[in-house]
Amino acid sequence: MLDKKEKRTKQSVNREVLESRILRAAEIVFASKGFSGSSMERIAEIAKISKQNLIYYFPNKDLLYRRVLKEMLDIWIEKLSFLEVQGETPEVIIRRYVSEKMALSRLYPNGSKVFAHEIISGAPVLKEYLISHLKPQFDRDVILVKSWINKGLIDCVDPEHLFFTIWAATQTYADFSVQMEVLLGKNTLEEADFQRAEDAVTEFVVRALGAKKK
Amino acid sequence: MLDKKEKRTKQSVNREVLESRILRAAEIVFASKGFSGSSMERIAEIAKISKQNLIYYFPNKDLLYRRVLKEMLDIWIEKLSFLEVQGETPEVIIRRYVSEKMALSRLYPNGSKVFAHEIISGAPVLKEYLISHLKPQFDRDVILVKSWINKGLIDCVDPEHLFFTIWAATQTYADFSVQMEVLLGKNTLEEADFQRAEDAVTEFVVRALGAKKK
DNA sequence: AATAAAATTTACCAAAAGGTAAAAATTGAT
DNA sequence: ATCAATTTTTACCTTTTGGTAAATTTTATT
Repeated sequence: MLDKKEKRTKQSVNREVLESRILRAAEIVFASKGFSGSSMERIAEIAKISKQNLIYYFPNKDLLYRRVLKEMLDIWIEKLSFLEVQGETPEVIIRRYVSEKMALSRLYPNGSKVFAHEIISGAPVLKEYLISHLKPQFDRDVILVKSWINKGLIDCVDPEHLFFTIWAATQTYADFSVQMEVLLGKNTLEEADFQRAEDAVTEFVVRALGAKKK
Repeated sequence: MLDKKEKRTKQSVNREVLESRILRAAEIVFASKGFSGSSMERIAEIAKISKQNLIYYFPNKDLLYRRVLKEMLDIWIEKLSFLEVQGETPEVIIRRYVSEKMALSRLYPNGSKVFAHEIISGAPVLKEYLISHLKPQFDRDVILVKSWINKGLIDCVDPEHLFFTIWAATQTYADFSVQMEVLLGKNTLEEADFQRAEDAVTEFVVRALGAKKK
């Protein structure tokens, strides 16, 4: 095998398909029960393979769990760099940030719930990651917001807690969706609900920053 | 036994003490692992009794879980009626509401986490409760906020999503405390952190409503 | 067609978990 | 002191669970 990229035989394609089916199944189960409450048997059932076959692809539960978390974090990291595009106003950057965070709740509710279970449980697996990856990025973003304040571009707000509030307000549409469905009297949150939610949250944040109304 | 209230013998007092010790232990374990992930053995261990003795007091795990949830909900219901005191402005009411919700996160982080696990897991136990108790109260509160808008007391905001954001922004200080500790570089959230958080969240909400700054 | 590699199934297993049943110990009331 | 009620411990039991090991079947390569 001299090729870097492996040959895409029928077998290897099937493998990929099956692996991602397993990961989706695992995501569903972990989202519903957290790590300790989930069983390999149940994951296999949802992936429509035998437990032993599941173990063939992911030799243990821990590994599978970490893969599910990693998949989600990779997406978040990619979509959630709070990068400053030249010439953009804070308001534009913040609006995009809220919008993208909300899109993640809408598109990856299960991954989001897995993450939530993990953090609520004390982040036994992710703590190191939070320290090594999230904190540095957070510190940079806080500094950026502070610079906006110093330049008078936005009102004086608490930068750390601004982020906490944005995260909470957007993530809640994935994690607590059942509660909202009940309160809004719907079976599932639809596209329109997410749009209203995004508008509402965006407006709250923009007002908090003292930017003018849209 | 003609007396309605039972005699407070040494035994009955001990029983109460032990029961509440068990409930606190259960809260800790359920908060950390959710229902399915928690074991009676572990709860007994933390309550410092044997598993069999735990089962003597709470004959099964389901019952114990429901008791823990009920305890938390009773507190919430009591503290979180969004009642309109005569002559109070919306701003005062909202400030108190945020303040009390934040106090619950500070004072009952474990109960809050148990609730979060339950909702994220699809509210298998609490769904009925949400429908029968929370929704009616929510509907009333939404109507109240709408009336404020109609009277021009606050700006035009989305009442439903206003509540969702307030809940999320306050609850996150209980549920995601580990993440914040990492990001703020602290071992635990202290009184001062909660005070800052409360000020920040309150300010966000008050601004969103278009009330004047404090 | 034959052989190697990959995928799936079958057969088990030890530990953990939720409980039941009953014996033993402790406490309360007379 | 005695007897009943309560509490705690001891002994088990069944089901679930994560995982090993090996046999079997399917697929790819020559």
